[in-house]
Amino acid sequence: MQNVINALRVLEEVAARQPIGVGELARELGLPKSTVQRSLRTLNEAGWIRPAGGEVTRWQVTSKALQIARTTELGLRDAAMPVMEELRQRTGETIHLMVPEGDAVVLIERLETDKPLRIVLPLGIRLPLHASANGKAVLAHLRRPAGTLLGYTGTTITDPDALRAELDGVLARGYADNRGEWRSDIAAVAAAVLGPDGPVASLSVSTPASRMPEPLRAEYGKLVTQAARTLTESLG
Amino acid sequence: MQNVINALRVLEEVAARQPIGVGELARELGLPKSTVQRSLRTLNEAGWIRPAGGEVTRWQVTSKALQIARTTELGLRDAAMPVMEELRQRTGETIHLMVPEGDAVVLIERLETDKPLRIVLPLGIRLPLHASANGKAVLAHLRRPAGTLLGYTGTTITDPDALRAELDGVLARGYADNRGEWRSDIAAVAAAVLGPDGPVASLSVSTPASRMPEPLRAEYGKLVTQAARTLTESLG
DNA sequence: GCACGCTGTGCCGTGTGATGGCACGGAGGT
DNA sequence: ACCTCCGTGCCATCACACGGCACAGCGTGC
Repeated sequence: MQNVINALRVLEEVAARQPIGVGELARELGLPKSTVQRSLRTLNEAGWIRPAGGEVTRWQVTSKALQIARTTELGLRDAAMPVMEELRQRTGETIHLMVPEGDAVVLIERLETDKPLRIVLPLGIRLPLHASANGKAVLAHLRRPAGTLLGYTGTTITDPDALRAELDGVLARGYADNRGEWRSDIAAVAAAVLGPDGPVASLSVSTPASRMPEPLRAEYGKLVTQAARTLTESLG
Repeated sequence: MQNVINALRVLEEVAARQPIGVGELARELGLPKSTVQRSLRTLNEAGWIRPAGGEVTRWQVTSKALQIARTTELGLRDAAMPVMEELRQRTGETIHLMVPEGDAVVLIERLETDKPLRIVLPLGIRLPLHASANGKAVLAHLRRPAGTLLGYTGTTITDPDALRAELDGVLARGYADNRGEWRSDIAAVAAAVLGPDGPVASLSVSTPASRMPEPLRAEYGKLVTQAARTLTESLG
């Protein structure tokens, strides 16, 4: 079903560069204009895109995607929000809610710190399992080998045995660390939220590396562990 | 491109009833199993759905939809969140962020009150323009006639002239009211966020009808108007 | 144990409809 | 007046989506 693949590619491209027209899309995707236009027509008919502003030749995506996304992770999100708010209040730092997906964790929701120097990640971003606090929190409970261990910074754990030891430490401690392993100036602690069949999500406290000395890290670790446990219980 | 329409219908149905298998989908959509399965295969290939849990015969949607939704309204959402938080802190009530889309407003984000009796609407829900505070706030600035004025409760404005007068009042006051016009026990005030070409969003304070007597309504109205103005300015 | 309902999967002849090259009209720009 | 970009529409060709059907696996119950 090549045309479905094409239409979905068109949809993604529209989302990424809206508002955008037929010609530019065709050039960007390497598809004939006719094909792109037929896709646009169909997507419009299906209610996924609409003409942007007054112009009928530029397109943008509708809230259809939001309605799809809503029904997915949103029960989790609703349960997590109060817990995340309390956690931010106690730490004063940015809180992330992520879920495992394939060989990565995906950012579902975040609450930012008030402080001027802060971590800002876009919703939907994918972080590596072995080089993020949330990823390691999840990985520790997945009990399966990670894929290839890409190095991002000098502290990224790229040795499988070292990673295994690290994950054992995560299980013993209850929370996972990130010491500049994905971006050298970002520190975090994270704890997994467990469902019946393994980890379903993960909560984290993320700060600039300069704001997480060891004593604070231990305290944040305790708080995030407790928050994850609260969320786990509230999910039944 | 009927197959694209079919595939998108399959995607929506998967999102709505996940985890779900081929047979049930086919029955629900009134499509042959073969067609549904081909769609599932294609959607999986495109990364929009994945097998649920360990089973390879049940499907669920991935975070692809979230990534699409993210790039759409999310600049707005990011700018709005701090304003919404302050507004909730000042009112102690539920705050909604909605955007106009077609003949409705769509709920993009919300912050709930702490109080046990509260309004809870799902993200993505569509409310009528003429029978919701957010809708009327937007409609007042759109300066175009609304569609058919469906009645929802005894107080819903169904007369075009009455609606026009109401909207003039909204422009004069700066904020729109809802006095049980969509659901009889819900009250709200809302103010539009303006872009270069008209309203791009709307903020509201929503409470049970019993918690918004006239003096409080006026106060909330002032606060929501101010918040909307702040957001308008921060969007440049 | 056999029959039956259900699941998901695979095959294949038919003919629909997607493809993509091309031409046209319009809007700016030079 | 030219040239270039835009979006749109047309149409012959043939790939491939369609959907009926058959089959394998599984659990249930006479």
